[in-house]
Amino acid sequence: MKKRYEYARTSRLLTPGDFRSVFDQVDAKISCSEITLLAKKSELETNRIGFIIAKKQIKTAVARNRVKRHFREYFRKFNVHAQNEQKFDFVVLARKSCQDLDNPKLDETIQSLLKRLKKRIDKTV
RNA sequence: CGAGUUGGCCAGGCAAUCGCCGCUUUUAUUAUUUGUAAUUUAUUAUAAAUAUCUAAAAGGGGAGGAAAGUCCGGGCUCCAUAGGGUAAGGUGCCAGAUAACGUCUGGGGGGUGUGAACCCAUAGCUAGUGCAGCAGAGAGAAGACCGCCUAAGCGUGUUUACACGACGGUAAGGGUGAAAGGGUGCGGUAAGAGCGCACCGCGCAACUGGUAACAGUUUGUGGCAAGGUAAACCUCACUUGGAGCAAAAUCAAAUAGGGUUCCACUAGGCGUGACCCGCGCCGGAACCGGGUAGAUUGCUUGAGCCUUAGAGCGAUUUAAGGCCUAGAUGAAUGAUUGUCCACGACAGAACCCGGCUUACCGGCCAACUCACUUU
Repeated sequence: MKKRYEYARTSRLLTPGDFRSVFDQVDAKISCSEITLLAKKSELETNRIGFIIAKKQIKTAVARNRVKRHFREYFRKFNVHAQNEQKFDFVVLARKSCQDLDNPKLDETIQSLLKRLKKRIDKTV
């Protein structure tokens, strides 16, 4: 199982069309003061994730890169633990306060959001 | 050693594990071509070569001095373009460097600093037009508020004399102002005044030095001023076509309309009309062309970097040798742990260069200046 921690092209949302499909058919929308998470059930074999981090919200490119890279790292590990569960297309929208969090706190935030997502999905099923 | 000036360099290091994006090599897979063998004579097997995709392994590489702001200049691409003029914009001491510049270097002039050095949008207001608060009598061929001067003629005191006054003269003094139309001294005068003279300053011309800007213990000449502002219009000189890599090129599903060839063949459908004739509209296939989504190229070998030597005060340039140093595309260069110290600022490539400007924790090196101490 050497491929465990990969984060390849297939696990990203690539085209504007991919993003639009998530926005148009959201199955769950969960937000806190730092980020908003959109999720759509997917038939594919992997979770896919896309980021929308506006220049208006987070000013410098360095800060935007940091947030994006950290979430990507988190999902890389998350994919391993969620092998046999329902697959989703995710879109992460960052808010202004995102840049004030350090890396461990970003982890906590996204973790709590994913927990809430799971609860909500279970309810609807 | 302290304070400082200028120029250059660095931008946390090391190790382990996991991850991302190119590149190179190898292997596997797939396709095509060729050869050989077998037979079902167009299939199978096998070998070699080439190519692409995917997968794996190994090796090696992977943000900056500002990558930023997008303020200038250039390359590159497309569009426009006979030539000339006008408009509009830009630049503005001189010489040089450069692909080019609003950049850089050297020099002149002015200013700041004890100094090393630094700063200057530094052409023309003796072509024209305009602008200048308050104060002040007057602010641009100026001006009589106080002051100074004067009494020939005039007025008043009746008259000569004398006194006072109006007219008049005066820019030396006071006062106002950022600025009051050269300064000092002597002569001169009613008082004054470049009115005259000397010296200083200034303008013009000559001469000398310098490529030039410009300079001068030089000579002559002019009594000597219509001052400031041109990041005010303007004048003069030089200069500028437009848009940008989402440029542009190639491949190319779809869709609208088009062309050529072949097939079908006057049959059928629809409209007009009560109906017929008539008139109008409507075929199928292949190929070409077209170009949207998408993909690929453009995309990193370049006015490149390093070293040495030569030319030059220098910017820079010439020669030789060496090096290849990110190329992503919803967009890679990251995460965790350990460890060391100075405890890590500003900040992320997006076609590429040359600058400028702005942001910034600090560290190192060189040259120079000032002060102090010591010899």
